Amino acid sequence: MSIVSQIKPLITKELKTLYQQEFEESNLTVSTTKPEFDGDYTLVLFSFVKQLKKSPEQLGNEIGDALIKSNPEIFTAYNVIKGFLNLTIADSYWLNFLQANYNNHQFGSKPANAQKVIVEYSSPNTNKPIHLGHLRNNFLGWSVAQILKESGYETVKTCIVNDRGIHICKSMIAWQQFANGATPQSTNTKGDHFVGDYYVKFNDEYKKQVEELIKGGMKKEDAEKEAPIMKGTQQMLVEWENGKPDVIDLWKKMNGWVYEGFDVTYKRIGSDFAKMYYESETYLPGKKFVEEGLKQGVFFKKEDGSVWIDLTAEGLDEKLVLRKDGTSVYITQDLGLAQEKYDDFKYDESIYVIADEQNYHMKVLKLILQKLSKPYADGINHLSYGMVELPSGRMKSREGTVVDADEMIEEMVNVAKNKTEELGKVKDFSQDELIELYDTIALGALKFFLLRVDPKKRMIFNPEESIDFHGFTGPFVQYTHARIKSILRKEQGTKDLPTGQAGKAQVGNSLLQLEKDLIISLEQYPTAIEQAATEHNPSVVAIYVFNIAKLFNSFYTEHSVMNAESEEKKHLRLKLSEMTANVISSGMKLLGIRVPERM
RNA sequence: GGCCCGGUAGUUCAAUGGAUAGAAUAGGAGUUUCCUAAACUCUAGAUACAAGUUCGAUUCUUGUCCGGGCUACCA
Repeated sequence: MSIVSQIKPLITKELKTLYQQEFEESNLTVSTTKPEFDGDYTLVLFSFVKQLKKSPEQLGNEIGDALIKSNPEIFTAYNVIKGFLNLTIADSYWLNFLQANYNNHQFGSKPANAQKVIVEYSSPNTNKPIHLGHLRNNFLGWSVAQILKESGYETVKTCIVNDRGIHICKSMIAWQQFANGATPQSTNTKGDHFVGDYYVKFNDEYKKQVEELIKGGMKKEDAEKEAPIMKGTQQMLVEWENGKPDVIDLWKKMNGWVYEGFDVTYKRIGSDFAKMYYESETYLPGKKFVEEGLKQGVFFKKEDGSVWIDLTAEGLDEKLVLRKDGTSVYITQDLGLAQEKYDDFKYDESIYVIADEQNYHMKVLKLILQKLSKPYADGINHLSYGMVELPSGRMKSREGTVVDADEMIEEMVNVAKNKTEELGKVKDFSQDELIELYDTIALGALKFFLLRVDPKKRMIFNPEESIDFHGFTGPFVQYTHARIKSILRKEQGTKDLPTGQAGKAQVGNSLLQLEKDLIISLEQYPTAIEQAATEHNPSVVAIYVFNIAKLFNSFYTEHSVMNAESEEKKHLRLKLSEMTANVISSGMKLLGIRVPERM
């Protein structure tokens, strides 16, 4: 149990005995004391002032006295400044904590809570190679699932592959017209890039044809409809839906190339899924919902045969759920998929990692399922994240203005390689070890960069400035870990810390400020995970892990571990170092980032 | 037009309604007989604007200005 959650009941208890009044623990504000004041944790007193009709100073003194008197093993001192009661926690408390947890690899993880949560993420489109925006999605989804798992949830990762539709036909028709039978093998191109190139080619050709038609005197809107390549694409979609064998074959062949390419990238970035769903298989079942909704009177049919839901009472619009020709739209498919996922996994909560441009869509999806009284409707949760933009604006696959994931990773690997060689600290590494190290650093930098920001905020990435390896970055944290490991390699095994009053003298008169800061910070790790889990926000972990690395580096510069003032101090610091390394390692793992032993 | 987000140092990001708004980078000045200088220390620099609620507002409310998204019988 965290120190804060131990302190709060003690305070409410004292308040009750002192003033005969009940206070909710949730109304107490207890936070770490600002560095410029004495103390470890601070209670804000203002909220009681009115209710108890006493001055903050008097209140602070009375509460402080009472706390120390009844809990001398926890509180050793206090001071009141303005409306703040600063409490000092006993060194022995911190030492006991360190002794109990320095080697605890489960620190921060919670026992199973019998809740199942399903995380749908990645969800690629089979004619677009993975770009930086998709990476944010992949890293977020993976990390949130991992954080929830650490918090005791059973987690299931899934993926819906957008493998059908008019856009897919675009790359198919471009391949037919321009490829002359070329394949990824014949051109030595990664499959997803190969297909993506034809998607871009389609758009180039389409633009050209439209311009020609306009030059020939046609209106723009008409030209866009009449361009031969577009008409061919629409024809192809009809043929696909009718199951025309050679279209289906081509579709399978090209999707196959894409999946081969995706597999390589997924493996590299560590994305994995318990189950893949394919839209080509889920786009029909949603129609059952339409009948069901009509029967329940949740949906209504217009004269032309199209089916709608009226959400104006909820402040939204009327929304189409089935076209007049009876074919399903995006939301119809999602209704079907939600049901299918529930049938498969019986989840308590279903998280969708989808960009914020779909906020409205997801709101509608949840609302419809609620109106249909689906048991899983309330558990639907949209993890909405902001787009990754370039300084010039949004990335567009169609226009080829994207930061390609594979290229980005390669670039980061090169930076890692150059820097490592320049520093020359691992000259004895084998080729395999070097490759693994470059990969660890490169992906660490990339993942940290994308995860350190609050998901819901959009972020701008400037390709001109490659991702830094200094400061608030993955490599900084990794470096700190390597540094600690280097110390730990020098000393095998540590002695137990002396506890109690007698032992306190042996460790030194008291903990030094940086030692204590580090322990306090380590103690907060489970709280950070908890916050990250409830908020579905990995940046909480990233920020935490960075702060503790930074703190350790200050400590490291200021105090020697191996040449400590005494044997006891040395072992105290070894434990402090070991626990810091463990917490860094497990925190980074929650972000999907490995930490090296040396770098 | 309507609806939904966002606006914090030059830049990229923090801050359960609480103390003098934190970091990182870029800028300036330093640190290596001693555990990894991918580090550390010091320095300078910001809440778009205006009201309101409050003992206290970056945080809550309203308005203005700016940016983005959605508002498809596309997905």
